[in-house]
Amino acid sequence: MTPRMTTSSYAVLALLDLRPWTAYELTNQAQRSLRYAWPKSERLLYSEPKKLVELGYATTHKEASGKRSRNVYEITDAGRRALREWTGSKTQPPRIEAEALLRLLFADHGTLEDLRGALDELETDVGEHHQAIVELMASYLNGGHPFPQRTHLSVLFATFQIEIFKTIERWIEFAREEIDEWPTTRDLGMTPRTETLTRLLAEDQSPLNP
Amino acid sequence: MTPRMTTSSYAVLALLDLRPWTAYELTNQAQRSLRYAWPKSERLLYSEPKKLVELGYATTHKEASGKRSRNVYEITDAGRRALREWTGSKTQPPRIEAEALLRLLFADHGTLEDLRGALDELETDVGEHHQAIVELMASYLNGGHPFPQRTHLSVLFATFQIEIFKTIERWIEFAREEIDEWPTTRDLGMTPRTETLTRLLAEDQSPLNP
DNA sequence: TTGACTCTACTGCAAGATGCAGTATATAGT
DNA sequence: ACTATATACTGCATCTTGCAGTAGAGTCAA
Repeated sequence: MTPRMTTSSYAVLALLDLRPWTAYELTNQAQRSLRYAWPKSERLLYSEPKKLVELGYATTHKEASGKRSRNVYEITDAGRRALREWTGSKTQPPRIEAEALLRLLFADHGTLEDLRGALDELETDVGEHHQAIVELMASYLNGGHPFPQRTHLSVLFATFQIEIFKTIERWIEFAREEIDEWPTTRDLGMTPRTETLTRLLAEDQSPLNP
Repeated sequence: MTPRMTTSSYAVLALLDLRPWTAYELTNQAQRSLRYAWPKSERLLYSEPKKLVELGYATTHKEASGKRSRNVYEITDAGRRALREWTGSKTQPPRIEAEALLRLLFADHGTLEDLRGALDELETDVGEHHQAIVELMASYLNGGHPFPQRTHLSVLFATFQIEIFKTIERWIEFAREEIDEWPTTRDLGMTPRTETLTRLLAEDQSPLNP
């Protein structure tokens, strides 16, 4: 059977439309640019270009780099046509995975310290990404964008990331202040404070910095 | 070989610690409560409890519901011990998957209308979740929480969701206004407006409602 | 110059996770 | 009586990840 195109296949195909890459370069590029919209493993990024070749959406040729050879992948016209069709199709719903939040939901199995630890880890993880994107923007100002004509897209996307990271960081601060008032993680239930929060949320209001 | 415990296994185990469930009930409950922290497929939620039984972390017994039988899963003491250990362990970094954002990153392969379409779909998807959580909070006020003693946890988590949804919705509005100024999706590069944005982001400032 | 790292450049394999089709009974509404 | 929906699952193909393993090339230092 011929393989089918997944969203990940289109992501790689879109990268190939920018320029030819080796699979190794694709993994690096995907780390930098796709990571926050469509995070995929290194292993997959090595497999996808092969699939694209099988489907006729890319070609591959060996290049010598010293004594070693490396496989360079290039998009074909059929690949470009496939890309254009993808652009108009339905998107999959977004999806957020955060084990730290799962820990919050079940924090009553552990201590307040466990919960604070989970929040700390979330803060560290988000903080790293946050810093990375701020630095990336600084590099764009010095002409550091690898595809200058695409800067408007990268920057609009970066706006999304910064907003999300700031929101998570503000929420972490808020959550810390809330749990500082908790005597324990268990069986607090609908405290007056929680009722206030619930009322705000039920009216779709933000309890943060009011 | 005995199966190993994944984060998903612990998520199910944590649900089993609340009360005994059938796999069918678990899928429903996971839809309502885990969806935004640890979204997992129905199929997996049917498999995990079996694995827990194999590991000795749960027991199962058949119950008659009319003429049919259903498998009810219950946590064991070993299961509760495993849960406690999990609570103190390291968390996995968070992960956001959004095909609509991928479309934005590669919007220069399509039309402005394609891009607007992707933003519309993102808005619809987020809007549904947003509304659902607001309604859930309203139901909590009427004593609708299935485990009242855990309300403080659910509500703090809901705060996170609402903040994220609001942020995404605000960003969508912002993005729409930005692209309304674009004559096309392609080759705009570092326009004066994009440079202003980049500068703000490089200083870690929010370009939204300044 | 030998050894220790790190970077480049992959592949194989087991296991985790998803989507979908299929099976079947129970119950509620028309 | 018919139909739709909810309950209660299983099998299978495919997608995806993590990890171990292989190996050449460049760098720096003892």
